[in-house]
Amino acid sequence: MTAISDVARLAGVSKSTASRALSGRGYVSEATRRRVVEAAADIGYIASPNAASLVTGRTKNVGVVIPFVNRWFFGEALEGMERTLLSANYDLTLYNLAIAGPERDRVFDFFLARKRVDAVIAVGVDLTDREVEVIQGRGKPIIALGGTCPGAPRLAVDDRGAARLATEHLIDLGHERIAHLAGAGTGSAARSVQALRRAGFADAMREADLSPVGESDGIVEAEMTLPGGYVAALQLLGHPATRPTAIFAASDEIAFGAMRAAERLGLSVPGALSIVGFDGHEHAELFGLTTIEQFPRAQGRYAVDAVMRLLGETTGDADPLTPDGLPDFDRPLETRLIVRSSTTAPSTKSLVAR
Amino acid sequence: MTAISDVARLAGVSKSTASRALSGRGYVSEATRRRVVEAAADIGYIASPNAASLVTGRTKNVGVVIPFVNRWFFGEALEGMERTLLSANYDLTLYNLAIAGPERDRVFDFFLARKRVDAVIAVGVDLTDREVEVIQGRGKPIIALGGTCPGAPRLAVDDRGAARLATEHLIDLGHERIAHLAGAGTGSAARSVQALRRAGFADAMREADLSPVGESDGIVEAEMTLPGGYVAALQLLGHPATRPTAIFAASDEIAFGAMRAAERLGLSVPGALSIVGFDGHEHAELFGLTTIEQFPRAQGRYAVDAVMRLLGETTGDADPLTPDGLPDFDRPLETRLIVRSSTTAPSTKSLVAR
DNA sequence: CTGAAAGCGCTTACAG
DNA sequence: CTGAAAGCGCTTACAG
Repeated sequence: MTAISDVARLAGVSKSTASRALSGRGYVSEATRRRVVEAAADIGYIASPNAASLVTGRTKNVGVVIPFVNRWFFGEALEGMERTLLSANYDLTLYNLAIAGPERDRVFDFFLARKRVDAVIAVGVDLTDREVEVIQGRGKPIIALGGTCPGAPRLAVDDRGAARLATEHLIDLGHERIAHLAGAGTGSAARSVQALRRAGFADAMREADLSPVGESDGIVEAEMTLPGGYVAALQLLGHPATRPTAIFAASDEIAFGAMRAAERLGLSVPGALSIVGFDGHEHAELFGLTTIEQFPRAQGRYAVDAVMRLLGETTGDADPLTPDGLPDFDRPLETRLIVRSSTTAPSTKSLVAR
Repeated sequence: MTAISDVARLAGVSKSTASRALSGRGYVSEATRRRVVEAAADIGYIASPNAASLVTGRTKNVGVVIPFVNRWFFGEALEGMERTLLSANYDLTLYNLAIAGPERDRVFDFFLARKRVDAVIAVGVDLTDREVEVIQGRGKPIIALGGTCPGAPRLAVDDRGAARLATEHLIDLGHERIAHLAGAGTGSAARSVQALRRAGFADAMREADLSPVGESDGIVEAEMTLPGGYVAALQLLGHPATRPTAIFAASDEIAFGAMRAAERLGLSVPGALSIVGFDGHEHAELFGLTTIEQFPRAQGRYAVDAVMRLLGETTGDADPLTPDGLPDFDRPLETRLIVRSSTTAPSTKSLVAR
């Protein structure tokens, strides 16, 4: 392993000068700089990040805490973060977090507590006060992308408002028998993504003087996956008598499952059942799913930009900044309603049926 | 930040002793050990991995190189690796690799070349000789999970044999008009996953004296995604005259796209068209897809076990080991054919049509 | 603009 | 069984 002393010797300078030349910090004459850089290239020198970290206290590594990798939103966000970090010469260390339990504690108390990451980004996880504290207490910034993060900056779409909009779309089409396939665990954290979307649904219904319709009082919780949506929709649509004419699903994956359930039950979409999802999944277009589009890949990029700023790195500029150069954490991330063929006005038949 | 010297002082011992007590290496009396451990707990001491790495040369960090995160196989494998690494007290640093280009080179020449990881696992990527050399030249083990990895250990299913089996299943049902939706890029690396599956398809067809049937000579390349499969299947199934009665798709995601295309074209599955996939995707059961099941999550676990052994770590024991304690890299990973409702004998009508 | 020296926080021979 | 010392490979004041 070649060390910086080898470079220095070859270039005929001291280690200090070699270090300055290579890092670009401190004064070095252009001539020596060039000589050092050349020497380094000659022997294939690459600085040891450990040694540098030890003295600078910076690791150029960001920890990402994420509950799933294999769900669309999370995978996209992760890829967005990874690419952005890489181009900023940062590493991404992945912590695939279980919902709770000793494994989760170990991530915070051991892995993240060590001096191995400069900051952490938590994606779609509801952090406890303690978890936030243990990171911040060690002087590291933590930011949340979706999920909740008491006392720390949070980047998120307006889940409640967007869910309300999705529901209003259904109401606007003339539906009055509307159900919600909620994300499982809406009760756990009040500001969790699932809970906010459910609240947005409730907002719209209340405003329109409507009550949810369907089995289980028109609200069934589903695991946020296609099979989860399938199972829940089967339950929701079981009884013909209580069947809704429209569903707002808390995620596109749930919505796809609901579409599959409708097919299984012989209910045409949108003829007999309108479905609106949430996410803008890459399959949504192909399946004609009306949805609230969000942009997790861009969100990942944006979260990294924010963290870079918190770390005092001057990267390329992200979009919306407050005067202090930080992103505006209060401004919700972009979403938009995309209407496709899975939603339409309720059929006369179903209107009569009611 | 508390350092080991604080622990030592509090416990009334030297740094050396504190280090030995905490790491478990070297002799320490039980009494002092306990005192040190307690002192460490008292002040919340956590060792700096950087400092330790610097002297031991070990980082307890594994680099994972992976082209996608958001495709089922890759996501599963990644989660499997992450969990296993975590329980061995290792970190996982993620390199989401582009297919080629300067970004890719930078991962190998800079990120992976530094002393930041002890080993690398490449998932589903076709590595060049140079890429393998740059890692191994720095004394780090590299292993491939799927993909190709010249001169390095490789863990993989028998893609060719399994693809052959899938095709034989179709032939066995009586199909004679069979097409293949191949993974894009079958030409690039001869031992790539897509190329091997395509070769297995060809093996079975040749043996049965059959030629592929369908547009583009019965073999259409598809991006390994649902939309990719959809587009390719539309092309393949376009002309009624040349339409196959069965398709072997190089992945389940392609197969799902083909099912969707069949639906669009009014072809019932399996009535008018049998489809067999490859992967054992978590949605396969719900959609009744016949497939070659593989177990990427277990594969990820297994790859980590192998790396741990190469690094001389003694972990819990993985399955099949050669006498030297290393996994048997020549033995293919497990697969099995799962027959579901997407495949059946060709209908009389289609037999007649021919 | 450059170099000598100290030090980041550990671990590891080496004496004792 | 324990401690003093050296050193891993860098960077950073500090002199010059």
